[in-house]
Amino acid sequence: MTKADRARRQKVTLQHVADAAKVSKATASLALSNNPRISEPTRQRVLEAVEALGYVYNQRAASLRTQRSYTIGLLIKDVSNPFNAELTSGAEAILADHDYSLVLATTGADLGKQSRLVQTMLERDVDGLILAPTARTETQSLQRLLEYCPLVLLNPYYSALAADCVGMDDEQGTVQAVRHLMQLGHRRIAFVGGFETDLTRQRRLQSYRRILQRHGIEPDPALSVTGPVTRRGGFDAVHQLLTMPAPPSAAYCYSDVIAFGVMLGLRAAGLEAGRDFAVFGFDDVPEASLWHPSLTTVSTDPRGLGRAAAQLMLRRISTPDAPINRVIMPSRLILRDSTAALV
Amino acid sequence: MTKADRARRQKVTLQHVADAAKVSKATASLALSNNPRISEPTRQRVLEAVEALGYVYNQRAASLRTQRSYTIGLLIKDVSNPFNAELTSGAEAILADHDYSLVLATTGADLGKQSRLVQTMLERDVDGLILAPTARTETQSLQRLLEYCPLVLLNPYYSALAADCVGMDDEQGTVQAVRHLMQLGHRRIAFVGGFETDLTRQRRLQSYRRILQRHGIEPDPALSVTGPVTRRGGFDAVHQLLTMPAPPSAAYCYSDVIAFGVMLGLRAAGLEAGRDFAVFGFDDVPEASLWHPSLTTVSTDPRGLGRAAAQLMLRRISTPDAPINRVIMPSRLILRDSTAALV
DNA sequence: GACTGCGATTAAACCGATTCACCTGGGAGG
DNA sequence: CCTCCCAGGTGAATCGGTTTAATCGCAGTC
Repeated sequence: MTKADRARRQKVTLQHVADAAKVSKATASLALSNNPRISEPTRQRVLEAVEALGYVYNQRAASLRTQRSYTIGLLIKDVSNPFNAELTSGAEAILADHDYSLVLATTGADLGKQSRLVQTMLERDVDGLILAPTARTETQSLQRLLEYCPLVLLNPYYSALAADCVGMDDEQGTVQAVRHLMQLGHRRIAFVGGFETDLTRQRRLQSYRRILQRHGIEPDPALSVTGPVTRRGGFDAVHQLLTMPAPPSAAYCYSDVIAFGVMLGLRAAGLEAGRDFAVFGFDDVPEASLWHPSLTTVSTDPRGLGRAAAQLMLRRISTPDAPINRVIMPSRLILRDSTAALV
Repeated sequence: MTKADRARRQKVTLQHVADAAKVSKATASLALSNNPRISEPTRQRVLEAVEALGYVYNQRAASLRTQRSYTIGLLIKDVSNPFNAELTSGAEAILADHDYSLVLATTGADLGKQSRLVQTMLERDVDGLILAPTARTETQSLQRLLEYCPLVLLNPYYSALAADCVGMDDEQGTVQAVRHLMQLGHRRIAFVGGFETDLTRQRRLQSYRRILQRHGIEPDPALSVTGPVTRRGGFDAVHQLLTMPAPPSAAYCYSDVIAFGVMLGLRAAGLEAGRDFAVFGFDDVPEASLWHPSLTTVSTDPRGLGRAAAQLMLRRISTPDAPINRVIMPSRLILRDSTAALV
């Protein structure tokens, strides 16, 4: 019987290894975990048997007993978005370094799908869940989840919850960005993109209003326009803004993707970002530097965010009773050509 | 004792549910799987107990018995690359539709890390593995892997292997691209980027040479330059090409990312892609249309590739003895501005 | 020679489900 | 009235490991 046949018909188990090494299953198990109670010659015999039979350890069976699956779930909206791809990459790297596997699932911003996937993750018995809650996720449902497994939120706005979280400093980034636009002389600054239900957007919008007021500018509600977080969303918003009686001269966008749409919309209207109009993005996705003109934006280090989330999770698992940790990553401005325009 | 306490101390198991519903564990199990042997009133009692106790099904324990984990591993080089992010997204969507979870791991093009991660995946007892083999992966090691679990390769060049695979039509794409450049009048066409060990690159390089020869042009070895698949790689290659005695007038690049670097390198040398030099990419990543000038490229539908891989895997699992399936996705040219230049 | 101490090994319980084979009570059929 | 059958349930084995408590063999002590 070849290895192939055996694999197909019947997996090699620890019992087979034990038999081959002429020891008990218990000894084989201890030998493989380098337990000092097992003598060196015996351990060698076991290792030889493993090699000879092509045994593969079954983590799943082990975890039934040890109650540890060495698996972390990551639930985000969508991996194909570069921000999330970077975040995923950062988290995966840290987890892999600590011998954890990453189970990835995407909600597509669908609340129902999110709760179904959370359920699946719990059934898969993940050791922890890193979650970017979709809009309208209730604090209460997260509270319940928290009772079932360690949780790290990719969103710092559920402050009522005793959960670890990581997020970026929306407030600081927004203040810096809007202030920069005002220093360039802009007075009518639009806030573009995202939907009202989005907590992150609410936070940024609030900061945007506050900093305008602090500089004696009363925010014009007509200048904050909502829309999907896509290029199309930005494109359409620009159209709406430019047909106003008193159009803005600058736009602070909810994300880089929207900013790209805004720049395309400007071009369609015969205007050029950085020359006729100032455009500010958020995220600093890799394309931001490649656009023409290159996009001024708030940098948020998504990879660092993913890494931080993974680290928080590992800490929570190793020290369940550690105090709650809320990590706010500083954001910084990346000044490029799209805001070259003075008024 | 609240649910929280119970979860923290001791998980609710099927046995608890059975006790609460005053039935046996066997009955509870059958009730939850909607087995018709169980009467409706009894099933209701079980469901109520589940609700009351906050029971979560343990897929891990179940899979020990059923020998099915409903988990598929995906092993790629790097998720943050937009091509792979799209691919991952496509695969995840299909798998989630069929109640499979995706375990993601990235090799970073490191052969040693790849084999360690493959081992981990086997230990996690995945039902199947979707693998993008890194350069220098030996047929033999894949052959061995094939004996342990269903495998779908994201690479069509291990034809000696009886494994399902998906890939894009490099040959067709290359022929079309190079032919297009020749039709524009280019005679000295460089082949830029990637390393010799990369099988995909070898294939494209071969096709590139053949199509040139078929049109009476002897390929100049000095015009095919290797380098990392990064912008930097393209940037440096251009420098090398332009300082040749007889520089090329066009470049067919191994990937879009390299093409971006080439365009940056041209600009640094005072040349503009599409005006002074023709640049052809491969992949059609989202940024390709955003560059200035926009990038002519070979489109390969990475999301479709991921979907196809997932579908192949599901088929293989449901029908282990089905004939081997090799899916080659057609590629098509996306003509944009970077090849506007005539000679 | 009996007893103690100790290092090496092992039997058996356990984790949380699934599933097979068997059991039971009551209605149909003869 | 006795069988037989069947719907509805259940006991116990099982999956592949880990872990605890017990056992074994042997050298050293008195």
